[in-house]
Amino acid sequence: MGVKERREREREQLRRQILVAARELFVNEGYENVSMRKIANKIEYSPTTIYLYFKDKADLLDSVCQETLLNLLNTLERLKKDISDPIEALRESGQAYIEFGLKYPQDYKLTFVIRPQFQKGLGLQEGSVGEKVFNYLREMVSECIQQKKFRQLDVETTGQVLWSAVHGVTLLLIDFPDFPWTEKDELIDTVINTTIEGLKA
Amino acid sequence: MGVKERREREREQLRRQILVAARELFVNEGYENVSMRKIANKIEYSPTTIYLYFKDKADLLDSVCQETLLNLLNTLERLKKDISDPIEALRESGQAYIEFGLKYPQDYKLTFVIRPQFQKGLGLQEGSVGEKVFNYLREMVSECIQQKKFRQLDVETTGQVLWSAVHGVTLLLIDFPDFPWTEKDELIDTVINTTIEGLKA
DNA sequence: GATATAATATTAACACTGTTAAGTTAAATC
DNA sequence: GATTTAACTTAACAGTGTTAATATTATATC
Repeated sequence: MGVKERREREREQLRRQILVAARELFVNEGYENVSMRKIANKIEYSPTTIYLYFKDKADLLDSVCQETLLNLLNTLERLKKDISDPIEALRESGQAYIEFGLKYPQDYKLTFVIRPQFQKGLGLQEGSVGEKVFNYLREMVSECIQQKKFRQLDVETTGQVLWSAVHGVTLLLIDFPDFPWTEKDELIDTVINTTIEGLKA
Repeated sequence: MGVKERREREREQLRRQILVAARELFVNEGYENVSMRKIANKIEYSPTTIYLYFKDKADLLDSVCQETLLNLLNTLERLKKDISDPIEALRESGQAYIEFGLKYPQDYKLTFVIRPQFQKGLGLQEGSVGEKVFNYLREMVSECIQQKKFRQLDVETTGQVLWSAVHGVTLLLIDFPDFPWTEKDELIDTVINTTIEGLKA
């Protein structure tokens, strides 16, 4: 009676196929410039088939972004954090976060800038991947504060300050590639160091 | 022989009318959801008239953003900066920058996030308003470094670190209004203080 | 094996979109 | 008053997201 299972599997396969095609097009041509028909052409199905798997274009974007968040989470969790030096761990995580954003700039923008415009309902609600990413940050920050490496600020506030810094520099580097930035790696280093130093004082 | 002048004036008037209508619609409904026809309806002209004043929709967006940058510049320059305490001046400018972004969130996003997607050519080239805004920041930072209030870092790098911080927190607050942020003003204060402290150390 | 049933995919259509080319109107110059 | 010039509009093109109705398939039942 493996028929239902096989069907389920095939369904999932096509769903993935759509997602892969959509991501590739979104990333290469920009969300606005990608039509449902283009995606459909790429996977050799009729446009309306997509609607059997995703509610609408925004839902498709949402799913692509969920995957991106999962990739980000995996990238961060792959770092072996050394609890004995939580500040160093935080520094490396910050680096990895920014690197991720610059490695997949379009994915990053889709997730953290474009999607919020379409999906007002955020994507950081309980149990979501987005929340897990932020929890990851929370834990590291918490360790820094507990070990008195940081000023005795609220964990939430401290985390949000760090997020602001890395998010800011990531987006600026993505959005204004022609700006006369300081050498990229130096700028990233300085942003992270400055913020960490500021949180110690 | 004031005919030419009057015509010129009328032309400029309609141009402004278009800009005002476009900004209002962009801000209230989002760039993507505003059609040329909607703008045309608002000013009671045919859609194609707009093309006599602006090259295309992206150009219209560009002009709206130029105005926004001018508003930002004026807001910043209205602050009477006290050179004798450059750090305090910097702090106030940072506050004003973020406040501006939160007061006109859609304008801010249009200028610093949406436009770069359409106008690859930046908007910070020589003599531009965008450059003037950044020069404003440069001057204040330069003063802080010269008076040895800041670590002896490159002026450019220091400025870019500050911009990253304020840009980051502004966008996060705009894009994720449902996130459990620390009380807004406290967060803003902490971001600015942390960055400034980090630049001292 | 024929038939009913469900799942899946497609066609055709609607009301939009940005933009261009051609046509119209009104004003200023001669 | 005729002609040039500027301003504006109409009509059209190729494309958009999305829905409803239709067709096609593959499975389950008899």
